[in-house]
Amino acid sequence: MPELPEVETVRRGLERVLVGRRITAVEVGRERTVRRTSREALVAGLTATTVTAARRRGKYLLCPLDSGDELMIHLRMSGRLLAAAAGAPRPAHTHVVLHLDPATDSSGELWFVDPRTFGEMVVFDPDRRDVEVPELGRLGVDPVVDGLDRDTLASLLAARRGRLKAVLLDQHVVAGIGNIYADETLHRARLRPDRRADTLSSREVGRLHGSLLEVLEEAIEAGGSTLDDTQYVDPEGRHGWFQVHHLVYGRAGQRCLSCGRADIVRSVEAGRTTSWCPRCQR
DNA sequence: AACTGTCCCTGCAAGC
DNA sequence: TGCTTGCAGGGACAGT
Repeated sequence: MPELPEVETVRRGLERVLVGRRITAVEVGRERTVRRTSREALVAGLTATTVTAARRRGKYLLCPLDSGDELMIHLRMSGRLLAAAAGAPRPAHTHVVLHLDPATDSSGELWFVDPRTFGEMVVFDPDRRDVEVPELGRLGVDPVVDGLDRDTLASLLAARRGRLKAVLLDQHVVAGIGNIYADETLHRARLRPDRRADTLSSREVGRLHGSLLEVLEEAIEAGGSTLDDTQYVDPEGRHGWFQVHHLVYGRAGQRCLSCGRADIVRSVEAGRTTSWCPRCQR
């Protein structure tokens, strides 16, 4: 599940394999991937343009083009971007293929592969962003791109009456956190996922702030988390290894690695499976 | 504001 | 063994 650290790793990969390259042709297999506009709009918007940068905001990848338009890519659950040699055999569920120039030995194509088809690609005019990709304007603070200081986090939490995990997952508050990093952050901060956000002491806010930045930083450093089922890899095919540092995610029923004296429990918060230690987290 | 449920889709695992 | 069913998950959205 690509979350902020995985998307950031993909962004860095795109700087190596896509930025500065000219898109000579575009193939769209599945129309669903370009559902926000159309196959024709993506092909017309990308063909004969050069990608000038690779940016990220939350889980959104944003690539400005020399045409003045911008390419937005969201990987959602199972999307992957893979650099490949021109003409290489494509894996199942390859929905979009960008042909790049100059073609290199290792990459003449960039594939968008997405088994569950929740991901999407769209080319939009930045001047019409609020109409064409309105959710970008509603995204909350990105802890890495914008920075997030402790006082800002404190006021965001104070304004919320919902439960802590739901607040962390809300992309309008803090952008980029998904299920894995919400659970790992809350564990490190020793806070229950169902704590009301506006009841944290300033010491607890400090722990949450430190844990959040630490988890994201370490996960980016590790190239993200590659789980058994999703097989997330970066554009150059490398998997992440932050999963070996997971303390609670996916460990329900197993002994807590922090206290060694309680088992990780599973609950549901904000409609998402949640794993946490009832002894460490309060 | 905040909660729940629904939808989209596929792969995998569990149950029959 | 082979089928069916259930579940997971990001995020928008509708309904309460």
